[in-house]
This record gives sequence, C-alpha cells and structure tokens, in this order.
Amino acid sequence: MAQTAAKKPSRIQLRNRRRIMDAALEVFSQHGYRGATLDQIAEGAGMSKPNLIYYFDGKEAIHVALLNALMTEWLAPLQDMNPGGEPLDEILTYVRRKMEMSRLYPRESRLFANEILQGAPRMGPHLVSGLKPLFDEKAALIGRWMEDGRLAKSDPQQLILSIWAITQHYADFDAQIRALIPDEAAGWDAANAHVERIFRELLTAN
Amino acid sequence: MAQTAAKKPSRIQLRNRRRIMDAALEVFSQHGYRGATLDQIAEGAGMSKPNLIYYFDGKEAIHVALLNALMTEWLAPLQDMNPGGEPLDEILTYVRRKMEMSRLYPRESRLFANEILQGAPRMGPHLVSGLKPLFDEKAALIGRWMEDGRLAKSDPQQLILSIWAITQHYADFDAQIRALIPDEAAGWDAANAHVERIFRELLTAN
DNA sequence: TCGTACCTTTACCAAATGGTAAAAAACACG
DNA sequence: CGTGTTTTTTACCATTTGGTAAAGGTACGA
Repeated sequence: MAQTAAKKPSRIQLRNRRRIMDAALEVFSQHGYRGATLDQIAEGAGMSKPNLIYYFDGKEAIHVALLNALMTEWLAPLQDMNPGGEPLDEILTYVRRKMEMSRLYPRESRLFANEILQGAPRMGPHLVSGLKPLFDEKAALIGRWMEDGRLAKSDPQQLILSIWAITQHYADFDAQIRALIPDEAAGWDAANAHVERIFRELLTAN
Repeated sequence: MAQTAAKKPSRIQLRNRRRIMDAALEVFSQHGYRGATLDQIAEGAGMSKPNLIYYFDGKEAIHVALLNALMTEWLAPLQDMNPGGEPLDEILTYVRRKMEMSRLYPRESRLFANEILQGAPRMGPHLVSGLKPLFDEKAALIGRWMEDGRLAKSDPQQLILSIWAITQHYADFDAQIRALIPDEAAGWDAANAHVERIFRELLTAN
C-alpha cells in the first residue's frame, strides 16, 4: 500500500506522485471531475493506468489529494493579511497577490471553481473546517479596521467575496475574456489597474 | 426528423421539448457537460432515453440548444442599457438586473460558467458573433459617457467584466458562500447593497 | 372508423471507463 | 551476486453510457 505512506516515500514515489498530480491538475481543471479520465491523466503523467492506481487509490483519491494540496497554498495570501499593517495596504496587497495567482496559476483556480460550481461534493467539509475560520478571522479584522475609521465602512464579508469574485474571474473566465478582448498586450496591466482602482475607491470613499 | 422543425411543432412536441430542456438545464448546470448523462436527463424529463433522442439529435444537440436559448435571454439586460438615459442609473440598473438573474436563475449562470471554464468548446463562435458586438457597443457607450464627464473615468471593458464577475459569483459560487455565511436571512440584501456600493463608488469617484 | 403520421417502448450494442489480478521487470542492498 | 521488495506491464473485466433498430401505441383528420 503505497498510499498509506506511513513509511518514507522513495525517490521514485515522490517523482511519480508529483507527475501524477501535475497531469491530474491539467486534466481535472480543464474537464471537471467527471469529464476527466484516468487514461488522460496516465498519458499526461507518462505511465500506464494501472500504474496510476498503484500510486493513488483511485480517481477520487487523486482529486482529493489535489484539492487538499491546493487549499494550503491557496490560503497563504489571506493568511498573510497582517493585523499590524496599514489597512488599505494590507487589503490592496492581498488583491494584488490574488491577481498574481490568477495569472500564474489559472489551472488551480479553475480546479477550485469546478468543484464549487458542482456544489463542492468532495470539498464541503474542507470549506467549513479550513476556509471558514480564516474567512471569519479576516472579516473580523477588516471589520475592526472599519470601526476604527481606518477604512471606509462596508460589509467585510461581502468585501472578501467580491475580491475573490473579481480576481478569480480573470482565471476562470479566461476563455470568454480572450474572445471579447483579443488584444492580449496590455491585458493584465489593464486588469490589475482596474481591480486595484475598484477596491481603492471602495475603501477610501468619503 | 423532429429536430429540423421546418414544420409546425405539435403540442406534444412543444411540451416534451420544454420538459427536456428543463431537465437538461438542471443536470448540465450541476454536473457539467461530460458529467451529465442522458439517463439523468431522461429521468428528469419523465421519459425514456430513446424518446429523448427522438426529440434531440443527441447529447450535444441538447446542450447547444440550451446555450443558444440562454444566450438570448441572458443578453437582454445589457441590451437594454439605454444611451439616452442617465449614465449612473443605467449602469446601476444593469448591475441590479444581473444580481436579480443570479438570484432567480442560478442554474443558467452555472451552465454558462461550466462552459466557459472548460474553454467554451461548444460556444466559442457564439461568444464572438453574439456577445462581442454587444460588449463592444456598450463598452463604447460607457466610454463616451466617461469622456463627457458624466461618469468617473475608468476602463469600460474592465468595468463590464467586473460587473459580470461579481454578480455571477453569487450564483456560481453559491456552495462556497453558503458554507462561509450560513446565515441565509439577509444574504441577498447584504449582497445587493454591497455590489451597488462598489460600482457607485467607482463611477462617482472624485 | 379507418389510415396515417406521430410518438413511445423494448431490446439491444459498441465504445469508453474505472478498476483488478498476476506475472514480469527493476531495484536496493547485504 | 542473490534475494526480497518495489515498480511496471499485460491481459482482463464489469459497468456505464451514448446511441440504434424495430416494433407497438396513440392521436387525429378525412
């Protein structure tokens, strides 16, 4: 049972698992859970299907492993929002980092979007146990900043949602955006400027 | 060939096609294209699978029919943005109508999101031929309003994108939102207020 | 009421898909 | 080397799934 991994993982194991996760991210993010096939993932990972199964208990196990790994990295920018910092800076920095993630890691964003779109069937608990505490903590922090008059008042929870909505949109709806704005040149610059402007105006309203 | 529909569709045909589209919307929006099965749709429509195929040429034909129907209704609010109206009102009305659509027709929003997420494989042409002209027209309109000093200046294309991002997020990421903000009571009121505030601040910035 | 066109069901099918069994190959290491 | 363990391959399999063939019902105008 390579999966239980109570022992030390061998070099080969490490390499192949990484390959699998990589290929799986590609396939799952592009086709969704049910649209992805083990054959596609196996081909992407450069190994046979039974060999996949040797490293992961099955299709669902791969997907869950991906989501788990994703969750951790994904939350870092929010986690880094510093209660001791300058409120506007902290939030705009968060916004910028989210934009950067959408630009650099669109597959991860789409994997997540796919899962949520379908009702988070393999992630519901994770949302509540992993994301919600952080969400509540940071919403409370922002709320305090607003109370202290360091930011224009608005609904902190809604604020976070709208940051997610706008920033992730650039990754998730990339196909649409490219169809509507074919000019790729200043694409990300215009997007970054606009998004920053939105939240700056909102948070510094008189 | 019931599908070519060069004749008058009978009562039964009308009724059954509507049933199928309804069931298909439910299934496709929840599971994505490949995750949906004809059996599920057939069951939802209350008929046998071969009977489905009698009314539509196949799985893909149903999906395409859905997307086509969706496109038309979906564009109405943007189409209604009136060049003769008061700019801020026109845009905020558009925002409100989009929020209303997310609240009332989340399945349609998710169907669309699913298709875009996967690269718009069955919709690419439609985006360019149907959506892009309208997008360009309205972006130009908003641009003129800004030039005339009737709205705070920003990037009109990005503005429209951000309206879509935020409003559709409430439908597409509903599962996440409900996990994070279980209090359903003032959910839509808070969302509506926040979203309106965002765009009001942006468009009336000094 | 009869015929015809429309609608529905029953019985299938080929391909795809997630997964298994077991033998063969590669490897680690004393 | 030789031997026990890890990794990979080959050959399958049961189920699911999109779709078809063809016969049986049903509505409805003449």
